[in-house]
Amino acid sequence: MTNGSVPDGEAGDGPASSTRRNQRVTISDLARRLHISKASVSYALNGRAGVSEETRQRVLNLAEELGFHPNSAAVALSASRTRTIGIVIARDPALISTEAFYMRTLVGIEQYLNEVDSSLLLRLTGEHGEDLDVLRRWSRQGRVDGFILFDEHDDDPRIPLLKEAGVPCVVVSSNAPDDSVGRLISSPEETVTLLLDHLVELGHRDIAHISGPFTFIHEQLRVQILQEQAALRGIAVRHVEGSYRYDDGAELTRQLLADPNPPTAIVLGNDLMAVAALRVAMDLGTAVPGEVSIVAWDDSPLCELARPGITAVDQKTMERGRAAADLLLRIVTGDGELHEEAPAGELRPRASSGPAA
Amino acid sequence: MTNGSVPDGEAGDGPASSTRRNQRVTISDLARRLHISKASVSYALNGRAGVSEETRQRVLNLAEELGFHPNSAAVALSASRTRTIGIVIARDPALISTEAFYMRTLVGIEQYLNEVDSSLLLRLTGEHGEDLDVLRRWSRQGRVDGFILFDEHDDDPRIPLLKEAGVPCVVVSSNAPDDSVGRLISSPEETVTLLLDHLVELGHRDIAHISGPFTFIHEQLRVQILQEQAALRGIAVRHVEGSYRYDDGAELTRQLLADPNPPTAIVLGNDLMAVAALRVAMDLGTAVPGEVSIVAWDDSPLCELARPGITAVDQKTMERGRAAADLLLRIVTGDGELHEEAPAGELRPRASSGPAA
DNA sequence: GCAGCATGGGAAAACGCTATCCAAAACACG
DNA sequence: CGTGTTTTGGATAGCGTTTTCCCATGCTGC
Repeated sequence: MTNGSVPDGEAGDGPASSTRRNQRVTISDLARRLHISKASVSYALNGRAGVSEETRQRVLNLAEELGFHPNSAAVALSASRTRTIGIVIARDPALISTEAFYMRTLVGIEQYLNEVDSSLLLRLTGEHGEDLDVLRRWSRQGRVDGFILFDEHDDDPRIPLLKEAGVPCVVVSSNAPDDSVGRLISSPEETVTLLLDHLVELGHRDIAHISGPFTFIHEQLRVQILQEQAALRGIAVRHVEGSYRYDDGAELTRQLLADPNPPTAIVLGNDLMAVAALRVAMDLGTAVPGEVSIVAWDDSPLCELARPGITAVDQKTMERGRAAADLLLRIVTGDGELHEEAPAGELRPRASSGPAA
Repeated sequence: MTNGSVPDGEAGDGPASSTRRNQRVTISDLARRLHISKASVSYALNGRAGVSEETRQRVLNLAEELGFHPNSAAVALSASRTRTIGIVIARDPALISTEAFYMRTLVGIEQYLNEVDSSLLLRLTGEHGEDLDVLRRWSRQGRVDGFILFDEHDDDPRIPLLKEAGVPCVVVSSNAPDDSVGRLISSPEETVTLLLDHLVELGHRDIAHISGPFTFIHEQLRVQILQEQAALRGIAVRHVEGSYRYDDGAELTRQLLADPNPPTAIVLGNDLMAVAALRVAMDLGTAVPGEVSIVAWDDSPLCELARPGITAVDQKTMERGRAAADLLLRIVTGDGELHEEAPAGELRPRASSGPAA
């Protein structure tokens, strides 16, 4: 585009046009060259009524030829629409890079945003409440049209904050309280059913569950629903709260297996703890899946690459990210429901689970 | 949003002020309430000369009290500075989420951006040249102040594109060609030295190197420098080109080990292929590190969690991300060199490497 | 006591776009 | 051929900042 032949000394063309830092094309340039007004150009470009079809084509052609792209700041300022959504993830950096969950979600979101010519403003913070600052700042600055929120916890302060700021958001959520914010809901029911069906079929009747931290609402729900459904089937589930960390998963597994009456299957809240459990069992000489089966709540490359491979539920992370972005954009533009069901997960049976001892 | 309690009919307050969508505070609000001009407020807020210390304090206090944050679009439009940098990563989504490399880099970048109140516009594309479109679009739209580029390849079209657009960029780079773009340079020399010192000390004299794709400049350099340095020490290095994928790493390792005269150590271009190599060796009954040592070019949780743990070079990914962002921002503000050396890597010896057979 | 000068602060012009309002032109109809 | 209605396109006022260019002050030095 604009090959080397640009005569940069087109003096006497009007004082304003020659000071431009670079050959950035503006709407005024188009208007001037076509001898029409800026307004008409704007109409033509935005597909609005008010210009003849012929004029529209002339504008579109010239815009294409000159490689015109509207200045995003000007559009944002004028239309108060940024075509940008914000994501603020507050987790320990070490964990954030270990879990592929976030990256896969981002990929899904990005795929969608790409299609609708929007983009993603990302912030990875530690966990000391900086995330609230960022949300507040970006809201006040009008930097984004909306947010996608992960890892909801009890009385999550982010939700009232954004409600008050009047900035839309979608919570990637496990339940649907009636609090008038967008929610992409993936209830644990489904995953619990997948896991229990699988384990019951293999004959397990004594299961342990090492969950993630209870501060997360989804972990509370997972525990609760797992207990309920197990009770319905007459199965015992003992629960321990973990931290998602490798060390923690290892230690808790060690304790469980040291029990005189150990469980025949362990459900782990994430992939890292599942790998830890697997290692501990093998180190202790406990056969997997011979003496204890290991299953993970959320699939990942780690589960796939472990040896034996770890049975896990593929939560369709990318699809969910995509759905969340889609929902948010529909909320921003005003049409559409606030709530939506996430796509269903799917069991990936691997070698770490087998018939009960 | 806009909960029911907003009195949307506060008529008679002046025609302009009542149409504001939300209680967003602007510079005019501050000016009005302090009975000074917008210009003075702007001066005060930006720490520029032109207002008395007393006025400045009054402005700052009120801004704090009202929770004022300047509208980012307006600032961008007026000052043509967005306080945003762009990153466009073009890799197969499956790979992108498997490799923690990018996520760790992003974390490092983010830490820095956080401190200087800037932010990150992210785009993850597939690998079909969409990345060029995004770079072009964001440049023309004035959406970012600059870019950080990864995975440079031969005659990389992104560099001339950005040069022509006049948008600064920093290439996370392996060498320093004189092409007047920003570069954070981490030459493979150092890693090669670390790896060779380690292997030579263990007595290895016949090494294989399964690299990543040759399209990447850093892979070309790795191979070249590894060959050179090995030659200096009188060591044989056979090289094969891999794809970074698990399957590929597995297959190539199988071939190497099937050789009547197999290498005593294998260097793998990334963590995934290293894990694959480890698995294949174990499956074939080849002792690791007894019969073959496995080392990886770049450390990751995968290397750490593998059993045996895989010896790798910690490339200080987070620190490098941070340094790249720092460099870019200095280039954007005009002061500072174009080139900078990345922080040095460090060997993480683990159980996968041992004395040569 | 007055010219000369910093200095604090105001008015207004950008920045590039969208959107509202109007005038002119084009067309219909009786 | 005049009136009324619809198209088409032009002016222009924002959007919320920054920045330039002034004009008042109050102060210095003589």
